[in-house]
Amino acid sequence: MDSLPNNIPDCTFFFLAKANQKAHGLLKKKLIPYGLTNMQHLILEGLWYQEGATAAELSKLLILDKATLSGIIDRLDDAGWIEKRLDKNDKRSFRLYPSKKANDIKDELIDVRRKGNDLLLSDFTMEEKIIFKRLLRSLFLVD
Amino acid sequence: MDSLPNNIPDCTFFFLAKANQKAHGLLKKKLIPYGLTNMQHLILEGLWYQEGATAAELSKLLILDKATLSGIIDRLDDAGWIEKRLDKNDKRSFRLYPSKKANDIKDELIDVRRKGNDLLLSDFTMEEKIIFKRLLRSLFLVD
DNA sequence: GAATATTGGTTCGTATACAAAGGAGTTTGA
DNA sequence: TCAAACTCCTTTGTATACGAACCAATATTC
Repeated sequence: MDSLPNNIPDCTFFFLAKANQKAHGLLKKKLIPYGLTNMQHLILEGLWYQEGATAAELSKLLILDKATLSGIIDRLDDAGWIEKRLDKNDKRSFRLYPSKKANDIKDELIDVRRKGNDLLLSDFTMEEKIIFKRLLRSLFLVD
Repeated sequence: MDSLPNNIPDCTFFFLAKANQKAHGLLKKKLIPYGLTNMQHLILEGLWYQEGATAAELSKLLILDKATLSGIIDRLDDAGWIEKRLDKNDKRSFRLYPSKKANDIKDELIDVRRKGNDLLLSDFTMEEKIIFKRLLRSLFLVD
């Protein structure tokens, strides 16, 4: 019947991890042609939504550890996807902006994610999609 | 209203990642007293379900990259949670067994995960729990 | 039965994750 | 206003992830 252990099949930890693993892999493939990782793409979208955000602001917005963010921002900067500009009011931080290179394919990059989302849930009915997203949201938004 | 970007709120990739992030963090805390990581715990449960499995078998069972598994198994072995025994029929591989140290608290370790699961979905109705798990399953089981 | 293909595991390189600690700048409060 | 508290970011250490290259061993095929 099931290739999974009797006690594992009802493990939401496992289900979530594997569903996420699959989703991550799907988007990852779509982003390879652009030389972007999933996280780098997420940061870019975050910056398009909130240009000039600091690392601390992005950390809160995208629920990311600032230590993790530090490295991702470095690589985005090295690859020329973003620009770091020192904050004049606060010498500790800097403001982040998508570069021209990023803005030139902004619509395309956002579309890749949108289409990826559609593909991921393509086997779900419209109702299932809505319920699924609602439950996922309520799961991590609480607290 | 919403602190998340207009295009992000409907992003299943993001929702899945964050829900998983939260679930992972929840179980992680529960496992700290045992000195086990989530993945190490998963491997142990996999071995209790299928004692004597090889790394390759575990890789398929738990949908894990063998390269990732290699390191986790090493650390489980180093910490005395499992035993590696050479396979007599196939000199390339070895069979894995939970150690006495692991078996002594087997029930407790499984219970930690079970209770963690319950806690994770405690705000869901019985129906939502069932639907949620069904949708998660169908998401990663296809292919 | 030897050449070829496949499989089991490890290692390497790169990219998250995140706790913890450190350095520099900013804010607070007595 | 000055020290304590706090915040921003980086660095360090450990643990996933996973593609890719590799070696050893097994299976396949002609």
